[in-house]
Amino acid sequence: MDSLQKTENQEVSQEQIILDAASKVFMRKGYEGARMQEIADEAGINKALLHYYFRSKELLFHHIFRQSFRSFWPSIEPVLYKADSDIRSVIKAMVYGYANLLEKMPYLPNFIINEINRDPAKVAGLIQDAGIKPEMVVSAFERAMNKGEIVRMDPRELIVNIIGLCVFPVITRPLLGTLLYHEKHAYEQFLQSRKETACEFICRAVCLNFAAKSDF
Amino acid sequence: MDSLQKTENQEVSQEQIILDAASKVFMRKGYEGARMQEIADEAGINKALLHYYFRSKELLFHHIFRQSFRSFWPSIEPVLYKADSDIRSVIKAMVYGYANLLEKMPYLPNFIINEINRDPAKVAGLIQDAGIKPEMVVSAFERAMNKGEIVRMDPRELIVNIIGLCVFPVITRPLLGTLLYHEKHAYEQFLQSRKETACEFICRAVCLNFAAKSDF
DNA sequence: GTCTATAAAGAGATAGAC
DNA sequence: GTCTATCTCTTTATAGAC
Repeated sequence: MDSLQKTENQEVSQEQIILDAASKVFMRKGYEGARMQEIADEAGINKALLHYYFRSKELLFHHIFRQSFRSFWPSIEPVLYKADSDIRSVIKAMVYGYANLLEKMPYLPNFIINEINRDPAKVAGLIQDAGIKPEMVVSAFERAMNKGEIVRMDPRELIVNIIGLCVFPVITRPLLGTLLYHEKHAYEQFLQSRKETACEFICRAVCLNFAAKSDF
Repeated sequence: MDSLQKTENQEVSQEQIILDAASKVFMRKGYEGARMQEIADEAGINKALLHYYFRSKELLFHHIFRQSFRSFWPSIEPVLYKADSDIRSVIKAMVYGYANLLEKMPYLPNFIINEINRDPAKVAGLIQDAGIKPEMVVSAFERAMNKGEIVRMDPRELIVNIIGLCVFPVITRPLLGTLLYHEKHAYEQFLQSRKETACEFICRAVCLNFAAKSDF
């Protein structure tokens, strides 16, 4: 009773503070690289408390990973499902959606890729658990691609291409930043302007290059 | 003296066997996830021998990582440097070059990305050490892009896009295979046909869509 | 609920026989 | 060069006081 009140009076629960700290550390270091001590430090509490709340590193990690996994699949912007959306709007929504997500969580893609590599078998369960319905996104693309004179291609491949073009420059930032742009700032600038240029690149690739460019 | 002869008589040196085993394990599990015991098992030898040959896990890892790092930057197909290569040939060489590399070493990109995330500061040293000259590739692209009526874009961005389109579907295979293609085989087939479709996608994006398609 | 102290297991590294 | 046995340190996890 007393403990319940205590929890309610806090702005954020101790549990949430731990989850935030764990998320930060796991995302950055991965499961193997993360240390319970570092998570405790980040949360400003004692190591033993982590076990009190989440029993084991494995369980704490699962909490983080499941909730991270949900955010990676496009949280299905309304525009995707408007029946009359054209492919240009759909592409734009997708690119900007990912760009915004990645600004907030740049380590998310790598985090997910690594964990799925560590245990590929659990992918199916994760998808089900997260309530992800890929068919809806695919069919939204299919519908939009059937309007206008668009090049014929598998909508799934277009989706892979879009996500890849958004994600790749972010996860390779330290490498390509130095390799091609020589300094951090130039690459950050590139990532900024890229929202537009990626849209243009993709639209041209689906043969929309001669449509109005003004709305970019 | 005796030991030297012994080494020469072997088809592959013990050192090379260890390097191969270590490469396999490190690529798959990363530095943190790899275990010296697993490397020893993979090499069919004892754990202590690893230390005899390479002193520490850290040093062994560095050997592997440096040599891996070299192979990631396009090993600069001759076609890139032929003065009269058109952009279509350059794109094709790049895409097929990476496709072949990734067939042999599918875990390479993730391996490199992870390690560079673990210690971004060392990128510059690695590039220098590997003797990578990005300017040569960039200028090869620039030259090729100045022929024909190509859309104006930063050659570096085109390079990022090409590599991303090649790499992303491979490193997300377990995820996207299940999510979009529902079975392993369908995704493998997609990756096969993708060599061509990726070329087409990119060429269209640089406005080569109306040029002859027959040579694909 | 939160802490300190400590147990238990894991993993890298070394010693020393052969 | 190669092995077995062992040391040492790190890290997860628990016990128990408050």
